[in-house]
Amino acid sequence: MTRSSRIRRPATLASLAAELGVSRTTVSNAYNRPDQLSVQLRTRVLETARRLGYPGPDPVARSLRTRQARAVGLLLTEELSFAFRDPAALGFLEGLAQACENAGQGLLLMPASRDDPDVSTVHQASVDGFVVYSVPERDPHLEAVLERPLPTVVADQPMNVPGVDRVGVDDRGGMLALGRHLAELGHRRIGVLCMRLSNARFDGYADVHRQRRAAFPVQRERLGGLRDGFAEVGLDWSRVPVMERFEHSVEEGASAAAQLLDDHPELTAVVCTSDVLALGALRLAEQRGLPVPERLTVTGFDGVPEAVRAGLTTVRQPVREKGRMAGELLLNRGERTEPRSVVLPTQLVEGRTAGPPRETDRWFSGL
Amino acid sequence: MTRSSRIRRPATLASLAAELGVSRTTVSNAYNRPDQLSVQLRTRVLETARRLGYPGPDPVARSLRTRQARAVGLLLTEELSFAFRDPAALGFLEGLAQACENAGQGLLLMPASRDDPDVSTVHQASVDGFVVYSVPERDPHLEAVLERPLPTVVADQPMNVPGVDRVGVDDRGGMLALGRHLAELGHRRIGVLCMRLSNARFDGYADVHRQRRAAFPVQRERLGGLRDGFAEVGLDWSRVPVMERFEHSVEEGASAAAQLLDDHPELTAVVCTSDVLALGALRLAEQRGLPVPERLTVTGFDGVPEAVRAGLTTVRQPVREKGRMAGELLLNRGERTEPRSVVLPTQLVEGRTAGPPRETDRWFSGL
DNA sequence: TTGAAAGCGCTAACAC
DNA sequence: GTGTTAGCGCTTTCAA
Repeated sequence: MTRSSRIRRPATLASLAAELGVSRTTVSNAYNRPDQLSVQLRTRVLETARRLGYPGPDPVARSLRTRQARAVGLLLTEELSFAFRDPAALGFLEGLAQACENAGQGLLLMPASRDDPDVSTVHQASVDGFVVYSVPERDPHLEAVLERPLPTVVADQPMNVPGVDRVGVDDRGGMLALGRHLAELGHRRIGVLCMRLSNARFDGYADVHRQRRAAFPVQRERLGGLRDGFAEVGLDWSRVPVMERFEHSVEEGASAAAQLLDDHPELTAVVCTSDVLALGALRLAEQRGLPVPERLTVTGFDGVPEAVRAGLTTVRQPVREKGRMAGELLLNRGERTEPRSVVLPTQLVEGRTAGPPRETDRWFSGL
Repeated sequence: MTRSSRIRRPATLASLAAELGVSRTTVSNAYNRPDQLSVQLRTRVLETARRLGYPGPDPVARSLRTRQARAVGLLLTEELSFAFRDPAALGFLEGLAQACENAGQGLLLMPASRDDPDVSTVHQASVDGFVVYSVPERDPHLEAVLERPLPTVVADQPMNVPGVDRVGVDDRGGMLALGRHLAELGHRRIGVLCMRLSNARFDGYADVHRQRRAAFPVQRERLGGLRDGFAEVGLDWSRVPVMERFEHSVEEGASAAAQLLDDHPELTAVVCTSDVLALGALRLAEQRGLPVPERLTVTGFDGVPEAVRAGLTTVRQPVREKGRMAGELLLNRGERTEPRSVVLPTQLVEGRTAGPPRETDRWFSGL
């Protein structure tokens, strides 16, 4: 026989107390405050509990009474399983899980698929607070979270949710440093691969207007940093082709790079706003026999393990720390009343995929 | 000001009903059974709710009443973050998350570190059922799970928990096929790298006695399958060196392989019970300049993406399906009363890391 | 040390 | 279409 499903409890604290001829308080204390009763009474309670098959205080009832669920809810806007496939999200999750573990809290992953307007999972979540990871502005699930009277911290996006803690990284500064680095190497004809800028599916070139209106501030910041880095050598950003991809995968990175290079064979560098896209670009370069970095420079963002292993030149962001910080912000808030915003540093990682453009390309580009 | 933490609710269903001059039922219905009241009354309720800052029915109270938490608890015996680093565990998690998502259930990751005897997180979890992933026999956290009157499914290990569903894979059959394959290729002098066999930390050779007593049936089965495969060509298993490693990482795989080959330079093949260990063995072979498979055959188990990419000869197990199946077993149990046991097939994947032993080695081994 | 009383906030019969 | 009643199982003052 399977263990019963959806049973009412075989015994309750009350029935146990009745059986023992003591009050409910006493039984409760046997579990929650061992020092409040004699050792022998306590063991008697516990033994009778075992005999009657009483599984201990019901966690839901206890939560209702204590107003604590001992769990934090995590909201992701993608399919749940995305979190386990995207390496940057994974690092975040790892850090967050660690923080929860340290605090003895569970971590509740809430299903909340992007196009499903049903926010009931947010309403149903029995948690003490929420962490919201990288969702677009005006996301209905986020709004549902904000309606609940629980502490919340946002990671990455959106920025500036009033009254809510945030942890992010210096996206702009990282890209600025990378831009300068590439400019210094001599690149002037660059193309960009970026992640989705809107909720509506779109794959193609994103003009400056679209960039400015992006619903994902992180992408906006990264593009902005890059623009500023190159502005210092007088590059006209409006002429830089920025190829956007809705799905975030190596395959899409490769296809985006293919289209970009087909349309702009003169490019000497492909700058990607994520490592995953960059790995795709690398794959494409290999397929086409374009030596990297001799013929083509490729860069990423994130510093995920796969990319570092591949020697990618990229900007490292401390994803695990970001996750841990999100957890700590939520869990150790004390009586703090002002919202906090933490911005973690990023760091340029010089790998083997960026180098000066070839002489011929330099001439071509008029240097 | 931060959004309030640990507040009592600003308004409750009862206070809202009072304000509106209707009964609590009506307000409840406005949220849960829209068809039970007139449209205008419903909108009036919802509007007043907004005005009063009523965030909708409290999920904990609702759970207590309905006896449903709409979440499943996941028990892992390692640190939580381990799950995010081990590729096989990750695949399982992905599948499980998908199943939960489809059913509109949350997935609660419960902290339960191996050496921490504190099972209170299990007692505290507000869930409708548990999935237990690959824990050793007689694990205290598992026992705590079994005490709770909730449906439970075990993935992989332990086997034969009475009255509990299980999903696993054909570990033995997979290894049997691999053993035969290697025997056929001509290998007779093999060494083995396996994962931990006991809860107590141990790194070194595991003799047959230790193998038989292993607390991890999955390892036992894999070793047993290999033994049977080679028994068909008359290999004496008791002479096969089996190197055990407590930690499961590429580094440990490399160090284990190093020790194994130092002690047994005559080996023509290193069979690993996981891909992660095998990747370590490959790394070591490369470091030592041993050509694979010409000089050394290396095999794994799992079929994780990294390994497949590396061309590893291995046994693929459908990890995502296993996860999905675990979720479905738990969620779609209907009125079923007999426990179910599902064993998913495994499949030999012939990569580029297994080949016949060199001629000289064959002579040496007396073929 | 122990017990009595008072809810925590909600849902689901069932009656009107 | 709406209200009354009766808990779900527990914790926690407070008093004995």
